[in-house]
Amino acid sequence: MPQDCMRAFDREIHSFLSAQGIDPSIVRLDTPADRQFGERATNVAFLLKKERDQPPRQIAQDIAQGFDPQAYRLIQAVEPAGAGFINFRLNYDTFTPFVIEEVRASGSTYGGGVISEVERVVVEHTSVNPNKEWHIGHVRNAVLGDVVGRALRRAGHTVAVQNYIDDTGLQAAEAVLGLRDFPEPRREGEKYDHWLGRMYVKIAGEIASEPELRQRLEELGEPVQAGSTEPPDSARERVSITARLDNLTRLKQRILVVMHELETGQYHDVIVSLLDAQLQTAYRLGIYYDLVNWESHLVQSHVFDEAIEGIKQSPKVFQATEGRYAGALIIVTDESASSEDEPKAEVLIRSNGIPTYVGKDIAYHMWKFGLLPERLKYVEFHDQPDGTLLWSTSLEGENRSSRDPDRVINVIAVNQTLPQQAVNQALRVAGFDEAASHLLHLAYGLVSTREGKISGRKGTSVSADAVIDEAVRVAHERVREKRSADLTDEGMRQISEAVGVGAVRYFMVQYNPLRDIVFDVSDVVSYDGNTGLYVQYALVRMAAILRRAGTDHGVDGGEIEAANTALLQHEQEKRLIFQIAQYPDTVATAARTLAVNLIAEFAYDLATTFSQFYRDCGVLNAEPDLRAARLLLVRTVQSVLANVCELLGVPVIERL
RNA sequence: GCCCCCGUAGCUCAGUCGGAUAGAGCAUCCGCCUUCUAAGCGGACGGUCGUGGGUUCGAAUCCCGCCGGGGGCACCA
Repeated sequence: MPQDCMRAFDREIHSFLSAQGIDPSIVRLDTPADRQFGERATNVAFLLKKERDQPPRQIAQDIAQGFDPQAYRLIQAVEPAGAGFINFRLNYDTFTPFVIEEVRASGSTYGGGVISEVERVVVEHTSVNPNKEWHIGHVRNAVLGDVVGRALRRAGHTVAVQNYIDDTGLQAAEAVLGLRDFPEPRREGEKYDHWLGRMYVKIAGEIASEPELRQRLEELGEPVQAGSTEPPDSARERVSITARLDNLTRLKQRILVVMHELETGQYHDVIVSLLDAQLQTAYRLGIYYDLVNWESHLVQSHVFDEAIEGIKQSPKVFQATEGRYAGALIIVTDESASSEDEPKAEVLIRSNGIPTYVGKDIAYHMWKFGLLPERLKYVEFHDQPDGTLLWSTSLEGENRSSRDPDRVINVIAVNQTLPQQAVNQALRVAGFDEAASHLLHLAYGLVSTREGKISGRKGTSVSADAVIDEAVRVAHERVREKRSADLTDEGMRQISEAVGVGAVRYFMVQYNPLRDIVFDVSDVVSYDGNTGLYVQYALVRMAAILRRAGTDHGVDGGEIEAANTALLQHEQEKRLIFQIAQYPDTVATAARTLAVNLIAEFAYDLATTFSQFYRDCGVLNAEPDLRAARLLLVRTVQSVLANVCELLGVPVIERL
């Protein structure tokens, strides 16, 4: 049974305060920013000011006076401070061995097991349209979702990561149409997603030009009648535009046909090839999934039809006969919002019979939560590079006895907030309150470049593959110029890959998810300061110390095991122990709030503290007893920092 | 016009239960490699936390107004 060392400390503090006659329900402990104020502090003296009619400082003093060090194992001192804080100091003589043993015993699971209840969580992320290669915004989505999944797993939840493939949508249809009717030669070594993407961009660009063309046509005005004085240029332009518009109309009709064909599973092989290519990017970044959900399967197995039939039972869902929604199947999401106008509603199925995005999404979420009878089968899609099996929905295959999730987390960009709210609201209205309240939209901000917004449609996006290539290339250059001596070419290649991937992933998780961020490749490949490499570098130093301890100093594992932790009295050593002890709390908070940037922050802080320890506390040149104790500490920190890297998906390296 | 999110150092950003002198990285300048890897470490410079009020012993953090930026407000996805 894993223990949380900090909580053990907190329990002692609570028991001390209770013994001082303080109501436990008002006690809150926090961690002072500066360790000169101890490891924990409480503000109870401020809260008791009125009740006791005494200055907080006096109250704090009285409380602290009641402390008897003999009575507590982990508390060393209780001190009044400032205007009325009470600070608690850790007793490292007992705390240090406690933490080290805890890390040793829990190993790679250290940090978990402190949640109150194990939940089954579905995390859906990536869900990139199958039309072109990933851009940098998709990387943010996938990395965030991946780290959220990892954090929830580490915390102790049961997680299923899903990737939804909208293979019946407009985007996919445009790409498929491009390949079928306007094929372009594939370049030497070009990835399938980049190749298809080029054709998609052309088609999408053509369609996007329609309003512009129409406006231009209007500007040109009507053709002048016989005996014309109109400039021939205008006449020629009008003819040309009219011809283009006619083509556009035909193009759009063909897209509709393709969309229909996609629903029946045609071109599935094209979409699979595209997905495979996109997944290569994911796998390169260490992002893996449990299941790919295909929209076409949901359509073909009549999951959507069944869902619609189901929610039609709700009085809020009906076919509108008049007004702006005449002929469409709508769900009234907010009746109170109705002024003299119509009530607020969402269209589920258009009057032309085609379901809307929101309509499909509602049905999809009913399926996700297991609110519909399972019609889908499951097949093995392929083996992922990490050795796990990726499953796919299917029309034929195995049944899977999957229990319904307690919680569904959708990692979707912030500009999809409204449709996501609509889905939530509609689920509620349709009578699925339980599901609605356990559906969470993890919104993340847009990624722009210093040049401005990125747009997949316009083809002004930054390719994820290009960014990773560049990060790896720069890393490789520097690895080569640094030490080529004891590294093989293959060794350098692997390290560069790990450094490049680590840099990209770290960049994406270090920010508050909700915030819009400005992406600049030069920030990613600078490799100075607060980057993925900084954390990896600390690990390289730890590995070097531990390696040399054996090879150059003949220290064996047994000697390290038997080390006397009482010798770890240096300020930097205590700081390392204290930080390591806070890891379970960081994991729990990240799992609860999904603020995965806290994990990156933790990694950076721990690496920083290690750098300072590295500067101030020689390990290999210390006296043998102290050396053994420090080696034990280094091994413990290494275990935890590697553990954090595992959560972040930043690859651990042992040399540079 | 309405709704949501965001304004913290020259730039990119932390600050997730309101707490003690507001933190990093980059950039600029200075210093540290015969001793565990200098992709590192130390120091300097740099802030009326958009702005005006309010709540509080205490506000970057909570509430209200205003200003600025972004996103969203279709039978598009």
